[in-house]
Amino acid sequence: MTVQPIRVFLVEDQAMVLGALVALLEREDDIDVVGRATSAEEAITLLEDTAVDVLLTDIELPGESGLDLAERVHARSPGMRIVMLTTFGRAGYFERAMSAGASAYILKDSPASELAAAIRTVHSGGRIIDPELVAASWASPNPLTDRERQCLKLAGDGLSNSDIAEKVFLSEGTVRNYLSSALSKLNAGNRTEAARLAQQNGWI
Amino acid sequence: MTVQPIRVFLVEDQAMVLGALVALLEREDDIDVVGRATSAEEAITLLEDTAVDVLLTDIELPGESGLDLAERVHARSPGMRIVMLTTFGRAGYFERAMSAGASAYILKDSPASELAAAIRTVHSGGRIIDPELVAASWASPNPLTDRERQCLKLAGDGLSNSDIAEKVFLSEGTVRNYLSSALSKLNAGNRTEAARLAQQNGWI
DNA sequence: AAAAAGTAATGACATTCGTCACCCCCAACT
DNA sequence: AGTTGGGGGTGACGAATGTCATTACTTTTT
Repeated sequence: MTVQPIRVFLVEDQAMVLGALVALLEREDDIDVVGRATSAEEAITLLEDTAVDVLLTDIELPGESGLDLAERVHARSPGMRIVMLTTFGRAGYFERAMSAGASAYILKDSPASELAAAIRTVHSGGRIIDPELVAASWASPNPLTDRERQCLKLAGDGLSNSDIAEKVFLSEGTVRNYLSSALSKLNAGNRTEAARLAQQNGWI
Repeated sequence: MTVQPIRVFLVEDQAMVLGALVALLEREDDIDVVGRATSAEEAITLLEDTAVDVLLTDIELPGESGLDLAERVHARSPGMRIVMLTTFGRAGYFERAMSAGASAYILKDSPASELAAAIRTVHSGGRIIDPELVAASWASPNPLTDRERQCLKLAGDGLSNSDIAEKVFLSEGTVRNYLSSALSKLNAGNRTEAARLAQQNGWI
């Protein structure tokens, strides 16, 4: 008996990487790349008249992110399986991906062979959960409050306290306080280091 | 008559992208992927006992960068052609890549088909020069001196002046001076903004 | 009803950062 | 022989940043 190939749609903003991933998946007999896009917006348009089993999308996209795309696709076509592909093992991303209806979350650091394996797994109803990421998301939940996050993000972009104060409608002293508490929570010696740490963990 | 296939060595830190690029190149009859590495250090070791025509390397690598790798390889094996592959069209990178002995400079945003084409071009002695990048590199050459670059990079990582001074064996006052002159060259109000600007232009 | 936690602010203080003037040395031009 | 420019440095000064104590109000939790 012949098996219907799995219909896969690929979203990845870097054209060369996209082409390479297609080449990778086309080596598999049971996988059929039925479409591709380089942005979330393009993907949404194309997905309207394409029958797809598995959507494979990068998280870091220009404009709307892969997480946004996953949310919309999941709402519209709950049956479609979603595999998130990303550069960073950030606990924050992982949490959002899971609540956006993704069935798998794969790092670009993983071996290439895992990609086809993940597609087969989610197509047959399974999930891929990286135990390390779950552990990380357990072990280090975002310790920052909304305001601390907001201020730290702007500080990381090079804004001064007074710039930040103006932008978020707070007094300069208050901004100083939030940053100070963020620094102590992150165990950083200055705003730049704190912003780097928070970014590495997907907290801002 | 049969043609010897072009022997290509691939360096790319993200295992999945590396695997995908291999799949892409293996579809070409006249190209043979004879080795791969995920870091400059690993590449240098493996290249010692591998006969290679073309080295294809990513720029953004953990530890030593692809630019450093290109410099060392070009010094040791001037006959080996080098193709740089990178995410950003940063003029600064392009300049450094060219002076490091690269024959081609390809963006990951380019179509996948350009990769094999570039490999064939450089193997037959040609060069690939993106006119836009040349123009950009003309318009905005790196205004920073070596020391300014060095200090600014560390400042961007969150190190304090005294930390930087210790690391580069300078006095704290000198570090302050270099950073100050870097800030004025980049027209930045503080170190964080300066580091961001420099990074966006590929200057650090 | 009380405790805990987030938001918002002020004032005081020490430290770090950024700027500037000015110094020396040395190599490369012209 | 003299200017220019990068490398390396010092001291001084004001501005920005980071710390801390303290106050006040609100929401959530127990």
